[in-house]
Amino acid sequence: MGINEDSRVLPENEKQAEKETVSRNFIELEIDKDLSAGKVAAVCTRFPPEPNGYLHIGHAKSILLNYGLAKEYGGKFYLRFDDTNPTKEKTEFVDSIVSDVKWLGAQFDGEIKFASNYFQQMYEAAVKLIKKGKAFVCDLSADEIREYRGTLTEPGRESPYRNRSIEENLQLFDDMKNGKCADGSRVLRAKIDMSSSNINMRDPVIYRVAHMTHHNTGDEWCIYPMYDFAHPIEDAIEGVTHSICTLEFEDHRPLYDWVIRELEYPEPPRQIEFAKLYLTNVVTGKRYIKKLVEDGTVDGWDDPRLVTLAALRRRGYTPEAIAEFMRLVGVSKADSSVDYAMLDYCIRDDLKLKNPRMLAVLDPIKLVIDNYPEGQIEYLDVPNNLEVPEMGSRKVPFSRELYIEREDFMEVPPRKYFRLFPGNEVRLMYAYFVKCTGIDKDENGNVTCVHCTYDPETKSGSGFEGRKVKGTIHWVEKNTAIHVQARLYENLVDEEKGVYNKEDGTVNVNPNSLTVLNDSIVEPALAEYGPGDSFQFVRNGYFCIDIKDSKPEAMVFNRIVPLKSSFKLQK
RNA sequence: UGGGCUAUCGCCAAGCGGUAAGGCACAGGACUUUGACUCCUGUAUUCGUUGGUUCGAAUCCGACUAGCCCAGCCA
Repeated sequence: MGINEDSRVLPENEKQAEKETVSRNFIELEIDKDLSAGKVAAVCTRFPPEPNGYLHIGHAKSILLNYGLAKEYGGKFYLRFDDTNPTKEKTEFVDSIVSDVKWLGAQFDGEIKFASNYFQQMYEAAVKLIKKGKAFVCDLSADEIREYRGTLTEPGRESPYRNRSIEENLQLFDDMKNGKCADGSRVLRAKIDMSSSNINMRDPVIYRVAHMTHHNTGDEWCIYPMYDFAHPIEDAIEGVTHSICTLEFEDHRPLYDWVIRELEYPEPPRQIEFAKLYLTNVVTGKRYIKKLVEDGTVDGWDDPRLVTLAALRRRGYTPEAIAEFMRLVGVSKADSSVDYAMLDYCIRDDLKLKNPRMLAVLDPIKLVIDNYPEGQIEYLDVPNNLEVPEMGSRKVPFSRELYIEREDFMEVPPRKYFRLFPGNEVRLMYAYFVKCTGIDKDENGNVTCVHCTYDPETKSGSGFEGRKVKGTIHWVEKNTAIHVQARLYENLVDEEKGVYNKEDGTVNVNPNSLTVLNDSIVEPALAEYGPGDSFQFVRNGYFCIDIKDSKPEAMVFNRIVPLKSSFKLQK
């Protein structure tokens, strides 16, 4: 290979290599093996939620993992509802799950699948097992089954019904199916090994009776398959090659394989387990979130402090940021808890070049430029994003009376304070240098107004080089300002105490998790934006217009994430 | 205490017998009309512990320790 050729190709490769800092995970390694060994021809994955609640960030890992694998290998990815237990499932949840999956950008192939659409095939599979002598109807009660099952250290005992004839089993299973058996009176069990050290193999229940209306099949069935029996069948029917699930199912894999083997599926799917995503200081437990919603601690399942996908969306997180986060976190089998700071990094990184950078003052104090002509207003040309010139610019009004951030002024500044204080000069971003000349106070001694003078020569863009200034602060013109509400968020959970209160099992809620600012103001250009739009508020962080509560005449902004800051007040 | 799984920097995570990638966080510095961004620089003589095999081990073998999961007619 010629050197010239090499040098022509390299830059491109290097760019690729630089971007590809994340190495292949163990699942990809396994798939590579299956592919090269000829065990599978084309990869097929699936995301199989039970529609019994809302999706959260942990599910996003699974969705993006499965979708990403299918995409990477040019295979298929399905969305399948694992709805085999009508007592817990609702259409409401399938709707919310579908919209969350779509929002995440995980494009599933074909129609949405339902395990319940395969009930007939599952029933026939059960009959097949009975005919093979590998399943039997058991009349033991739930309590008795538990007793017979043994414990972690002692083997179980065989059910007295274990040796019923195939004919009797067929008849009884038929009775179960035809509604002749009461709920809980009988179950169908796989006949495996009561002395197995793996409790899942001790003649597991594979069908139970439940007279209940199913969200999809209505009253068509009164027997429902158990997860361990249904799941491998679902995978096999759909041609799933790699059935990826979380670590707690490792012990179920022998049973998964048993079902596949006994049912003699020609192209056996393979279950691979990975470690769930845990995030620091975050509540993911369904029942805990439910309680927070019910007792009003949060504003619903989409409260921006939660990490349900609905909440993250409302908070202003983007699917791209979440995908990048998952890419950085990686996939392994080690239990771990990812620092929330990594998610913060991802959303900042994603929004940095996408969002316009606007002027907004969260906690305003008046600034009067005493030597600026009264009644004059000038429109300054302000770039929408200094780093992205293509984003153009806008006109921002400027006049004698402005608002600045209360914390950008101090009457008695500490060391290394670069902002406004008596006698100090700072730059008003995109406008002029301004020097503090005095202050007004109310009867309580609180500063109500800061006075300053400006130097016309220092106008931004004029090329003024006469002198430098240490600080640059942002501002909003007083008379054209839009008054809005800003909501600032911190961790829902008290970091010091940990997520859960060990005494009573409640969540340790951070009392400062939500700060509502009702006197915030933003520049007039924001009037043209609507719910869901997001921005960087210069020096304050990334914000989005709340999709639920914001109205054109009363805008509400959520702070997605603050900007990083190395500024510390020194004594 | 039966079975399954896991242990590499504060947090994730590569590594697959040839002498510890990368990201986040953190700390310095440069730049700066965001105390942001960007850009440099620094950060594990060591891979849970302990024996052994080997010229050579995070990687192989043995013992031990710690953590997670399993006894739903939930998924």
